[in-house]
Amino acid sequence: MPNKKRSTSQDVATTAGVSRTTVSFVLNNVPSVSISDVTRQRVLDAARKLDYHPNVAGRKLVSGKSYTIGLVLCQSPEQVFTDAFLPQVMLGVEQAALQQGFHVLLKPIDPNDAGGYTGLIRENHVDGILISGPRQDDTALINLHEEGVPLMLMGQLPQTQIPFVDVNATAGAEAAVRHLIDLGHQRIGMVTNAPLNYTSAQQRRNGYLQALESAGILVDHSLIRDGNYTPASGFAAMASLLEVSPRITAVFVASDVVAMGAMLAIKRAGLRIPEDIAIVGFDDIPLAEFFDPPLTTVHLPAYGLGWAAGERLIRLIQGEGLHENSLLLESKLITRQSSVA
Amino acid sequence: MPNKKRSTSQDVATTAGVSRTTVSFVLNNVPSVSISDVTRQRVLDAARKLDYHPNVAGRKLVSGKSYTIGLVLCQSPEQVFTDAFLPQVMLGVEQAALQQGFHVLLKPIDPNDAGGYTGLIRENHVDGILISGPRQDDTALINLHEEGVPLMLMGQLPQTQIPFVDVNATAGAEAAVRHLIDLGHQRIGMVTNAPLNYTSAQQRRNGYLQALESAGILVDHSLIRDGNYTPASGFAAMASLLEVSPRITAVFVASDVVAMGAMLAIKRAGLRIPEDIAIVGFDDIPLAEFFDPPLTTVHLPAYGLGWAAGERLIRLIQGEGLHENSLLLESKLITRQSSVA
DNA sequence: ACTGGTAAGTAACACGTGTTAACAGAATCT
DNA sequence: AGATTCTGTTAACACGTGTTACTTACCAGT
Repeated sequence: MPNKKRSTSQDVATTAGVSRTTVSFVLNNVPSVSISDVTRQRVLDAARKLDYHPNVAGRKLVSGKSYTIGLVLCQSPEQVFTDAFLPQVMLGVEQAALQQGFHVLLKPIDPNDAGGYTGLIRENHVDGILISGPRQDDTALINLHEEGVPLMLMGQLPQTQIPFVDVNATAGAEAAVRHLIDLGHQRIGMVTNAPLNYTSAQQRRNGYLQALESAGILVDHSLIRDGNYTPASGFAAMASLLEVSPRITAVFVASDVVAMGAMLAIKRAGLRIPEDIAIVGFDDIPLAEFFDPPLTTVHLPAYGLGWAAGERLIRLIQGEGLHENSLLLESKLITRQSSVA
Repeated sequence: MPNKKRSTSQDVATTAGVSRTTVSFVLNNVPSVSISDVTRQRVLDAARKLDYHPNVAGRKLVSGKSYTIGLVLCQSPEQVFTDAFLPQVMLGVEQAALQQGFHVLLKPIDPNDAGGYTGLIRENHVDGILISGPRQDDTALINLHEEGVPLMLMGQLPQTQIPFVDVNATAGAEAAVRHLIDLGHQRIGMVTNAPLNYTSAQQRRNGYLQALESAGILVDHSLIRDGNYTPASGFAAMASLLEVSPRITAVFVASDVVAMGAMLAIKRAGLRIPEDIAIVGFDDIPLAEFFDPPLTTVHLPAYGLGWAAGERLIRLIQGEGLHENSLLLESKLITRQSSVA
């Protein structure tokens, strides 16, 4: 072990024969002071020779910045388990952070102990917080926002002014259902992706409702079932839907994972896809293309969502301000064989 | 905004009418000093009243500990996208960390710029590093280990002494193939989950080979194809396998996601599962139960893997030492209809 | 009454960094 | 020549915390 102890800026200073202040100026490229080229080079050489890395704790203490953002996942563990969407989002966040020299602290919290993340900001662990799947009744969140803490949501909280990035899921769902209507379907069922206290579930259901209304089709609430992120819930919901008479000819399932279970239920009932029941999903998980038959679904820019959220949060932290408070990303219908033969 | 500035331990001290030292003693429950109950209570009241949270930067600076572990993901982005396994692992890590009062810093790195994580430890950002999917040629890793940095691998690096937690994938794969042999199959193909420079791919293939040898079946290397995490690779590999004559009657696919593509290829060829081709997967992703037909596969304790790795790394950081350097978790064969009708 | 010991509390230092204000010396201007 | 600016560098402070060494005050033992 050559250097058991990590070297400090003082070590660099003595090695280079200058003061610690000069070291700091050189290494941080402070523009307001001028350093002669010869000393600058001596400092850089010494730093490289000692393998100097500034201690983040000291830097954080004096600057008040931690160059870290907290990624808070409000989803329930059961949802995290089945959400094929999440890794892509996280990767996007990470890449955006990396580009600005930020780190990402991961913090999954139990949805019913909301506010479990306030410690992160109070202890100065992070400079800002990115919330995935915010809950409506999360008062701690509103408090933080009023205190001026940099916040960014993935998903919306309509009654607040907290900046957010979201996918235009309503439009996506509407396009999905319109697609079914254009194919001639009139009795179209729906399975939600989650209970309706999640805004994402509300948005997708609203798209379904709007598409029907625009087409002048009367909404029949007995054709709507609730899913809960799992394929098992999709299986149960679909089995129940198939008992309604007269039978539906198409179904919109607001999650590919849930749709997987629904498809199995349809097959178990001895029905063909899409001839007897057409089905459209939502999310476009990587597996959707390999369902049997391949699933028509709505593609969400998962990576882009995470990237935009991370980038905007950091801009907020840097005090640069956002041109617009919110950002809606477009989704896109991907037509495959589960809706058209 | 009531208290724009965060309160410090000095604020608590003056409010309680004691010295800052006393505040520190009370709040940290230092056992070696004695504090009268009345002062102790006054400090606690003041802290609560001021909503005091100790600044982690100051604490980290003096103690040298950051109470944070780095979770480094070496997988390629393409793998992260399709890996349904990852969220469960991360959740396990997080829960283990939480229980010990640790935080988790997420750090996906590009596999070919290995060592991109050394900064985390040099800058004192984290106390230890947890590596998911270590690469064989990662010299930076070995350097860190020799420096005495607390490390824990998820997966193994056989030629080193770095402590690790892994799933006994070889045994799992062997059980999967033995299951097929027990059903009477003799010509059994295999599709790997990844290229063979990943140790996880090697382990699973070795299990396949061992099962065949134990049963006295001659290994035919023309029945082995490489996958690369994606269902598309499974589709292609399976299509190619089906052209071999005489046709195989069963296949072991070392990843459920890859198996999904393989199943589609089998169906497209007009063959039935399991009557014409029996198939066994690996991983037991949540969707596997809802494949058509439901997939026989090897269940991996993903959550447990993350939990054990996190718990053991933290124990290492605390200097408690491990009873054994490594830990192998058992996998378990789950029989469903893709192998037996 | 003196010694020794314990309980209760504090002053002072250390951790490693960023930054302000000041200081010599050289160059430029009036 | 004296006054002023600019260049290069540094001493000193601040950030918020944990911890060691030190002071009191009090009580028991001879």
